[in-house]
Amino acid sequence: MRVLATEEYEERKRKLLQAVIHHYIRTAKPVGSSVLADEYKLDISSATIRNVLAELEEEGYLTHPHTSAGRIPTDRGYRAYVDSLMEVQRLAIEEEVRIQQEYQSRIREIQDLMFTTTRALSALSQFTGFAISPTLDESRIKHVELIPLDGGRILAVFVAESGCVRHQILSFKGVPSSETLRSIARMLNQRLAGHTLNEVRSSVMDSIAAWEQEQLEMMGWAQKIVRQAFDICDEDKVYLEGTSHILELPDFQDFEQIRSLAHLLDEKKVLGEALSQGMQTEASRTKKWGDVMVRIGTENRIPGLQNVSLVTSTYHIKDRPVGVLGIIGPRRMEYSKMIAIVGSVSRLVSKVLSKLGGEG
Amino acid sequence: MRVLATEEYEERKRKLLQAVIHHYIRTAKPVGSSVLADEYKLDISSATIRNVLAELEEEGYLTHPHTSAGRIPTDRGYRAYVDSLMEVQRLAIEEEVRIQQEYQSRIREIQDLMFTTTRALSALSQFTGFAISPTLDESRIKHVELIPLDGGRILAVFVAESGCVRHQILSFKGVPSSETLRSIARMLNQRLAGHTLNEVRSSVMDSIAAWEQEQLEMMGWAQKIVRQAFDICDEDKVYLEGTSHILELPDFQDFEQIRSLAHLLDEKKVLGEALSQGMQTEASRTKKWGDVMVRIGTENRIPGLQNVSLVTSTYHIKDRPVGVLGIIGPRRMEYSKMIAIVGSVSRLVSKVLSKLGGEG
DNA sequence: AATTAGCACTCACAACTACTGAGTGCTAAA
DNA sequence: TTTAGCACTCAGTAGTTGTGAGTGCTAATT
Repeated sequence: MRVLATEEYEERKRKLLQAVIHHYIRTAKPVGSSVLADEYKLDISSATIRNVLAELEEEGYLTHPHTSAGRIPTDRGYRAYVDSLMEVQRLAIEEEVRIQQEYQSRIREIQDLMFTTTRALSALSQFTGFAISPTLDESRIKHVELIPLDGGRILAVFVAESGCVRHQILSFKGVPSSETLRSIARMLNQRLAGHTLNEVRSSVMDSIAAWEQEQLEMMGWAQKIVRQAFDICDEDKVYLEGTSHILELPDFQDFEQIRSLAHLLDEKKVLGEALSQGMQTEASRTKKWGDVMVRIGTENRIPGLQNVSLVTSTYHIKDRPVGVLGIIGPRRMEYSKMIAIVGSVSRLVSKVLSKLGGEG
Repeated sequence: MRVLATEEYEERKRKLLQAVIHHYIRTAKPVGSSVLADEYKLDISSATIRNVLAELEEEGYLTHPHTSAGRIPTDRGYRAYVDSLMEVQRLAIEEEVRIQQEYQSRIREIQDLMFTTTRALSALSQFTGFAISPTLDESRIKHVELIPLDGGRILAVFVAESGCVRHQILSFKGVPSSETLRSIARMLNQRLAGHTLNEVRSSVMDSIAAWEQEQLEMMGWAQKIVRQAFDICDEDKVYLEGTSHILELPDFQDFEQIRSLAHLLDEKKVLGEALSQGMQTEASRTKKWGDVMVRIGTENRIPGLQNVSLVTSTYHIKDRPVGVLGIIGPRRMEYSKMIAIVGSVSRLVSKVLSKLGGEG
């Protein structure tokens, strides 16, 4: 029994844990003591290594799949690795350029951006990339346009200050004259511009009635229109790309694991909720790598995600956090690289989004 | 050796093929002669059945996985079954109602409709549902709206006669005055209304220059706007739902099969092309079940689809075919039920779409 | 001529056994 | 404190055998 833990000893232990994880990430096979002695020149024998490994296992950083197998990291091991053992990787310039290139193509719509982004994430990571489209609830309205269609329908177009556009068809029994409609539009522009969708939903709507009532009829319409147009909270749409990548991995040989994961990825709604959890709690996390956050295996509450790791990042429109993006991969991943990729993409998306909103 | 093929004999042979396929669809296990003798009261011995089965195998309708196994259908067998052996099933009323219910929720946008549709297809079939969004290229323009944004950008909104709306942000160096913009919009509405997007792209654009030139500046802008707005052919977007269902099936135990299929489903672009093939060739197919078309296993050219069957249908906007929807499932499926489901959904989608376009 | 009983034959699949080797934990020596 | 040495464990592989479902063929039967 060791009694005195010298600094040197602890240092070596860290090195060893790092070596095990590093090796396992590369090979996907349990790491034995002899391999460590051979490949990482630590100048200690495999026997000594075994002692240290046993200790690391006691402390919960490693496990055995079975008695006569090498060690593999536990979630706690990965966590230690990610938090302090891992060298933070800066993305190679060529890779940075490659990302930029993905965004060369026309991006005029949010959908294009989201699509390009998930594709990029998937391509760069070789795992599954995801992105949740921006919540517009906190976006300020810049412009409202009402276009009369036939059949008692009106097309409402909202332009947010962030540059996002949303259109929606409203339908009524009967329809105001196109003159009235223009007046309503003018009025709505005056009153709603600068307010967020949320504000409109919660408070502004009630106060419409209180606006000085130039024309009663018009007010009735305005109320109806606003009510219909704003009652839909835009469900955060989940973009996914590269789902099949996970089938290629030596992890996930177990059919049951794949099934539960595939199930979850199919249920976009649940998935969206699980993934956007990161956005709220994000502030409480370390900001070590920009806005990037890592959740490993069982650190996820959702059962289907307990066999994977998430590397996520919140992206912004003009410093306001609006959405989450990232990758879903096996626990055994090159965290430093993935963190770099996700961080880089996230910054880029924020930049593009802020630009999309106009120079203003 | 039989020399004389009596009508009665051929009839029995058909019945037998039908029985084999029917049984295999239910159990997913090779069907032996004794099971057939027992469960389908044909009043002939297993030995006789064996003779007939051997004959059916020679003719290419059945195979063995191995010597001592029962028979399973070949693609040709399934084809015969689908074409003439199968009883066409009418959907139970309750099921019909269930489909209708799926569409009760607000459907105001094409995306909503597509989403609901793939979900319905997947839920009803318990396989993977897909839909390709309508091609708007042949839709006639009903209305054009130009909304000035800041930063040299213009938001263009198109409303098609079919009721589909598309918006797009255009960006220029410098921007016309909002007065000019209004004039341009008025003019475009006059000139473009009633033309299809394709027409605008191919011919109308060239002739803009020839329009009587009230204001040269305006014409320059009009041309720029139309050019930017119409050069994007809207890539047919593929909606997929229920991908994970295929993992539950006893078919697709083979990892390699799943991987190739998953890969294909990931490549939305390729998949879209593969699936929309049905639309062109559809006219050449039998109209036996409305517009529903069945492609079994190797009848598909795309390698990744050669282990599955497609049941597809073209849907319409006011009698104009605009898109394809359907299901992807194992070859071993209840074709009659699937045909009924896909047909029913397709008709419903056509109806909703035509209504979405307005009463006009 | 068509059907059927009988039988030899085939072959996937499952269960069992034995072997191998990577890797461990422990002990005793350095 | 480190290391050499050694007994032990156990997943994975390969070889063995048995079993049974189902076939194809032949000869007897209707």
